[in-house]
Amino acid sequence: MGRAPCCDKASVKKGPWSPEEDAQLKEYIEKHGTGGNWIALPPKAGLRRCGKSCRLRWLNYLRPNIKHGEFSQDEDRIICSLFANIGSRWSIIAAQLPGRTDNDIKNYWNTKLKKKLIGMAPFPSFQKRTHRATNYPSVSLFQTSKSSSAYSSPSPALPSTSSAYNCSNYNDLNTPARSLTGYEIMSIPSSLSISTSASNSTVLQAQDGFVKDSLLVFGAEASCSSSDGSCNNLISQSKELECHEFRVSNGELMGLQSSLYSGIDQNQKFLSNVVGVNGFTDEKPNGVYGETPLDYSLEEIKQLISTNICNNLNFFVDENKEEEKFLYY
DNA sequence: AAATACCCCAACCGCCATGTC
DNA sequence: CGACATGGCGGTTGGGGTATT
Repeated sequence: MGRAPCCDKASVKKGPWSPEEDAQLKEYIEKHGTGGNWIALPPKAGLRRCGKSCRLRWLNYLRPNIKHGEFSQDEDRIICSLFANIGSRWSIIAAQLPGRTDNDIKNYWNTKLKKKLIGMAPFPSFQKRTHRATNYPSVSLFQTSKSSSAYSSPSPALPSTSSAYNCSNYNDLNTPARSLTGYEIMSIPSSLSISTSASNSTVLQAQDGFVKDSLLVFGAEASCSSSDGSCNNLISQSKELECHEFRVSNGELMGLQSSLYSGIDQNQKFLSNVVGVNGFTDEKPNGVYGETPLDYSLEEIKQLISTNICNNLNFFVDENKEEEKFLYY
């Protein structure tokens, strides 16, 4: 026996909301508030709608300061950054984009942004593959999924690592090491250096002159969506941080895969915190990340990371599809 | 001009978390 | 402590609009 429905489905109206219904709901909530009980609201407001439907309509469309229309590059960047770190937690992502709703962001991601990213992906690892890629630096862009077959049953080609810090000597650039957290760790030979290009893209540069943009950049400007402008101070800190994302281990430069670090915005702080959770915190100056732009405390973020870090991404490759087996080669 | 394919997005569905009794 | 009600969320659907054939 299933759960009791939240309302009498036979007597409630479904489908698109009419302007009259919108006005009715808006007027009622503006006068009386929601009363903390959506189920009880429709009859009080004179609506033949399910309470959940009213809630959704209010949250996604009627409440004040809802922003519709084109997403900015900043917003794109924030969405991608957060998706890369916490996956499809649309409500959390929406909380970082004032005026945007989770539904909006979800739709935008599913219909446009994902395709946009696929189109601009610089590496085979970022795109769906139909063949085994060779001769690319292992800078595939996003986290891996612990639930994926490749992770749960590591290929013999993949070195087993117990942490981000003891994996070294992986000269095979096609073989990313992996931390237990689900981050991919990339091993970068000491012949390569890392710098930030004029366009804020992090660049791998080899002594022999080989230069490869390693990271995807969402917009070239270090712009800021902060309303109070406080993020301006973060620019230098963020650039400094980029250096902290790499460390030398056994003569090799080890880097935490940080495809989205090229973006410099409030969200950058979030990402920094995320990485800090994984062990880099001790190298960061105290207090730099004391303020999180999120409504979540650091502890809550840690919780989020620990519970979700392994459950996201591979968003271009369905876990059950054939292509995924190539993802880490 | 008609038929078909494709895209977008508002809305729904159902599961899970949380609060209350 | 368990049952129930409700809120919140992410996944999915379906209808309308647009593009293509």
